Amino acid sequence: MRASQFLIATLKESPSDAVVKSHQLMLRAGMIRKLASGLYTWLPLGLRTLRKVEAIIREEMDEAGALEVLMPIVQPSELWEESGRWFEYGGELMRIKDRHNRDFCMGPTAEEVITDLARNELSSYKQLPKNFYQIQTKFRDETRPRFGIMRSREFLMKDAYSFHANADSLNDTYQRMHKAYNKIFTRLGLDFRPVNADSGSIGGALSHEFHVLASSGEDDIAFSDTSDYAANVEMAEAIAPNFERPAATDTLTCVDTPDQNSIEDVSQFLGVNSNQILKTILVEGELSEKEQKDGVTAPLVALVLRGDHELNELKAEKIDGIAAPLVLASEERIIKLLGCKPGFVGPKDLPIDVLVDRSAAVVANFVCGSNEDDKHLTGANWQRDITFLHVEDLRNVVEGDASPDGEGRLNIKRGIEVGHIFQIGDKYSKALKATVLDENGKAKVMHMGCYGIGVSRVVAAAIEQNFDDRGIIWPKALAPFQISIVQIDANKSEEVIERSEALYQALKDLNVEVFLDDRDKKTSPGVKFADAELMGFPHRVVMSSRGLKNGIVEYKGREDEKGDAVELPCDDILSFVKNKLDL
RNA sequence: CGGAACAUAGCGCAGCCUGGUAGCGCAUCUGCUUUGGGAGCAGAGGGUCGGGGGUUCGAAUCCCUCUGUUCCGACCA
Repeated sequence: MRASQFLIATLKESPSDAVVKSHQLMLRAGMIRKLASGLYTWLPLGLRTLRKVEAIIREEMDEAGALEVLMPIVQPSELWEESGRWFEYGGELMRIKDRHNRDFCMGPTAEEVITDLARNELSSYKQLPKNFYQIQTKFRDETRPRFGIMRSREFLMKDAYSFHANADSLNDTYQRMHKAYNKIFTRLGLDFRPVNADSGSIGGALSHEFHVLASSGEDDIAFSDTSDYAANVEMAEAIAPNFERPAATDTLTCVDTPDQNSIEDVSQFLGVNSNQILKTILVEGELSEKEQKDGVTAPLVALVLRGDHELNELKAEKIDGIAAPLVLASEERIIKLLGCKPGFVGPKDLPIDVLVDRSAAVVANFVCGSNEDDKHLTGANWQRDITFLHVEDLRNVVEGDASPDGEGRLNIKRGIEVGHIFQIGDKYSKALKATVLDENGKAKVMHMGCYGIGVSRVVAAAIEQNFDDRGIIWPKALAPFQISIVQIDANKSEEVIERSEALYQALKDLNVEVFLDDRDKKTSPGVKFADAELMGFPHRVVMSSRGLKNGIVEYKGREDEKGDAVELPCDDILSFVKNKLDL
């Protein structure tokens, strides 16, 4: 490609509404332009990268035995009513009407359509398993689109759906997809983790999210430093400490702590580390449907955690006897029950159920609330001073916790979800009556698996992991062009033109994606260098009259430092570059 | 959906408080000069100051309203 014929849409300054690096750089490099909130046009440069992601995904899906299809973006409401999601899905489902006033939606996903296809086309167990995929635009009317292409309303997604005669077959394909995803993200050059996304409880359908590690991610991922365990922070189990509670040595004392009603306050006021302070959080208990109808007031339940730990609401909700969704007790109820403000609640002699976090249960000689305003207890000890019955996992894991699989310690990093695979079982096939005949000629509902990759999001995620102050540094697999040839002094040196054109042609003949910066003399060398670096081409060759006079051309890799360019005899450049490109 | 902010040339911004000629940098166009890190000089074009309404002799500026955009949170995965 010649720069003179391409659309170079680079920006010196980044638009003020872009806050994350990938968004800024995609705008600055001229990859995308915003049309409206959450809607973007892909410019020629950006589209080249998007197509590369697609191509890699397509190759690996084909390799893994999946069959490509292409389903409509616009889907009839009938199918969604059949699955029940026309009513369940909520505002994210963009509903539209045609000229006959019939209801349709812009597909946010395609379970309904593919299941409809499967029930019509598949009739025998002998045809199974089958795995269909498509790479198609999806539309989700996000409440808050943000970060450019990272969370947009219209986006490109690879979605695959597999159909099976039994759970074993589903499991096989699931494992196969898991492997294919690992291969895809490895080929894309990304630092990623497959994250266990199942509930951990019995009966939870198997599911993994694939996260690219990047500080701008929206999810916290906990992963072991020695094993391949990884989970969402909310999902990761905080295992019980492997030591016994130290002996009680201090005397239980009630001390004045006027107005010290947060852990931080108390910690400073008493000079005690927050991990020696226990906090007590009161939440509402669970009611049966009948009790709710009868207007019964829910009992309160006390949750006790170490001061430096955070309550995990998901874990709390799952415990029998605790309301889901979690409801914190109001200040009035606490005052009514205990006669003190929330900041001074403690576990001693509570008239309600007390659940103690695993880590809090092994603290000795701790500080806690006294259930009396402006007073705390110090030197408190379990069983000697305060009894409890239940120990539960109530907290979020923190960096350095033991990995739940027993190997290594947990690291916590932000992740961008780029892929998600899950076994959905018969939810859609049952609702849509997608059956095949089994060996006995009996209709059986098919089992289903579902596998997604955010294709456009992958592009943004790749940039989040690969940039410097000069711009994007593309992994080779994603670079829109592999190499740029920069002409300098072309207007006064025939040799610059001849040499650069010759190299350009030679590389093109080798099917190398080469970018020749042949912009005229109004474009200064600095501009050409800056653009090539911003757009992130992995390799750069500079041809100038100055260098050619001495028979020299210059090569520099995008990852190299500014001063690291190497000078080469100009006759050697082709073989040098071929070597760099692994040709 | 709750909270907050912003909207002035293609992009980045000033002007608004204290009402009175719409400005700066980059980009664009023309001419000359220049060519190894976002060139110089000279000139030019480009704005119903987001829309509507109000106050006023007079509104980018003050008030009301609508729309759009962004940020934080909730939701989603």
